[in-house]
Amino acid sequence: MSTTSHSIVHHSLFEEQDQMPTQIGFFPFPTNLTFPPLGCHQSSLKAFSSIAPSSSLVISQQDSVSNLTAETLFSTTAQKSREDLTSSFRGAQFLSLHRLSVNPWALGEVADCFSCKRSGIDDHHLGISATKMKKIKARRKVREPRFCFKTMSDMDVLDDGYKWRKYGQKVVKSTHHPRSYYRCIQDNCRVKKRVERFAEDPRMVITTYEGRHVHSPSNDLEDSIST
DNA sequence: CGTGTTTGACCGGCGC
DNA sequence: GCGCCGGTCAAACACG
Repeated sequence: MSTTSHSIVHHSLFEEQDQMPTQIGFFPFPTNLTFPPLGCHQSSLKAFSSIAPSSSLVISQQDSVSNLTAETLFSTTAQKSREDLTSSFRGAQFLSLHRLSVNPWALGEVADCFSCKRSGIDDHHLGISATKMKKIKARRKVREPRFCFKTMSDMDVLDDGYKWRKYGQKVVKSTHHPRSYYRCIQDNCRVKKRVERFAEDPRMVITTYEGRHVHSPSNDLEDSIST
């Protein structure tokens, strides 16, 4: 079924919640994209696993994270336990992603890929207007690499292994839900993340990461504090 | 009292 | 130039 191929993402990993498969299985993945985001940091991966029991997941198969093609395993709580999901993550070897230096999910290029790839689906369907795309492109020169993903979760902030400090909250016009702004509290680390509820389905949380951590997840920080 | 959050003010980019 | 909007700042506040 062709519609499953774009259930992943436009500028987020998932596009529309009602297009997410609800069964375990392999589904076609956009042929010009890979998952998880190339260059995606561990925080997102841990966040995925932390919310696994209550959300839909996209898991890349280790053998299929190639340049242009990947298959995707979807699973839900009903089919898999948390442990199973965690082991699935291990098997997926997400951390091999750094082998490519370019992160196509950053800087709006994901949207570019989708808008030019998918025949019969226009930008309007994707929720990205031409105006918005112009804005995204205009920001490229100043933005850190960004990517975001959408998860079904009661919690707004997912535990991704890093320590964050909230520095702002804003109700943005596009969602009518407050968007929260967080910064990594580690010195010299400028990674930020935004958290907001999905306008069309408030049960879903959209988490956007910007930048790359210059340190490992919070363990080292906690160690230094606790000792 | 230290740490983290809240929230209104402010700023810069962008479209008209 | 003006107004809108998203993002950030920072003082006030809450909490342990």
